[in-house]
Amino acid sequence: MSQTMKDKILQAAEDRVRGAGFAEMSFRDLAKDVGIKSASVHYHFPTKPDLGEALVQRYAEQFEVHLEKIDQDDLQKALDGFVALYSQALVLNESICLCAVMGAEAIGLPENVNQRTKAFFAMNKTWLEHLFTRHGIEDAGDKAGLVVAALEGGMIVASASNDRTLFDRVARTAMASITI
Amino acid sequence: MSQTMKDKILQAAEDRVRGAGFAEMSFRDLAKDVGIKSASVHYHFPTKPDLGEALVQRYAEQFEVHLEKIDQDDLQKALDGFVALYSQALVLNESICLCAVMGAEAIGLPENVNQRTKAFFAMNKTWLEHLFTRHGIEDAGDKAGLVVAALEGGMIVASASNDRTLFDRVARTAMASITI
DNA sequence: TCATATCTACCTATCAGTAGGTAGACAACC
DNA sequence: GGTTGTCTACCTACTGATAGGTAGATATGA
Repeated sequence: MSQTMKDKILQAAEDRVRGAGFAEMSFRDLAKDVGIKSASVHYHFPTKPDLGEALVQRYAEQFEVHLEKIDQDDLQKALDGFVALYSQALVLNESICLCAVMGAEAIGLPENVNQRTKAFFAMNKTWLEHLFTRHGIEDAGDKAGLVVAALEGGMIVASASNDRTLFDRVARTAMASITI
Repeated sequence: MSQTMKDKILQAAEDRVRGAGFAEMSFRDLAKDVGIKSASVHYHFPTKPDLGEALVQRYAEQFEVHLEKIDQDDLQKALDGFVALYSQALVLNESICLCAVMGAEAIGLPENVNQRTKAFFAMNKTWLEHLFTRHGIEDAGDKAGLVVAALEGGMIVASASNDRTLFDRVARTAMASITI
């Protein structure tokens, strides 16, 4: 299962954006990462917005696969799996959720990129909402929105503070406020 | 009360960072904004990290003043005031909280800037924690952390989705999970 | 089957524009 | 006369993007 050059570029781009932001990522950096010239990166992704859109789309698709895997009837196990997905996205001094970065930069980003980011958040919220509804939890939609916001925000606070326990506490407290 | 040039630069920088990110803000942009040359901006802030640090410090100081103003014994009124502070920081297609941006970009930012961002989050959490403790709310620290994360995250989700009601719902749901 | 044509995936070279930063001149003010 | 604040003029490094070209795979048609 060999990776195509397009995939290699997207992977390099994801690493860089999740580490330093979309504005900080350049075609030349990506070219060096994958071993081609920057002009060749433009062959695969004509413009930076094109690359950004493909990037978020791929990230969301991969995330969706994971969501399907952890989808199960046991509420506690499903929630644990959900938190674990976010927890894995947070590596101190290395990366946070791609869409936390894209969301924070949203105002200065191309509209096509923002649409994909918006869709990512909506997908996460919907997944949780369905889970909550199945278990008869009231205000499922609002509570789903709270959990997504808390986890994304918790990731940012933890990353800036260089303290992973801050994320863990936020996640635990958010879950407690739902399942009680 | 005329503004000093230093303050004018910081204000322009804040507007730009909150709109498009720290990486996207340039000395030339700021120079145009305040009507001087970029070399003169370097006179006030020798390097970009210097500017970034002063920026977050000023933002935190101003926020602290606001926190002192809304500090009162009525729990609901204090919480409403807190949420209002965050709500005011969110202007669709224009700005979000400075520290949400700085936090999201943290991995690629200078350490002195991150220290200030970390202090901002800590200050917010501490303010809430004291409020909760005064009202005998259990797990005051964890709940304070949840609220800060939820509001910062809610701002990001709402900004990327270009939908202010997403923030309002997150804020309301977070508050409900505390005061019940 | 061989020649022609097209496509893929790169390359080199270059562009105009912008980045952060510096040196040194100059004027205003205490 | 020194300090403060701003200027002009410049530097090197890098940005996204484009032009034009090429080797090799693949498809088309006589």
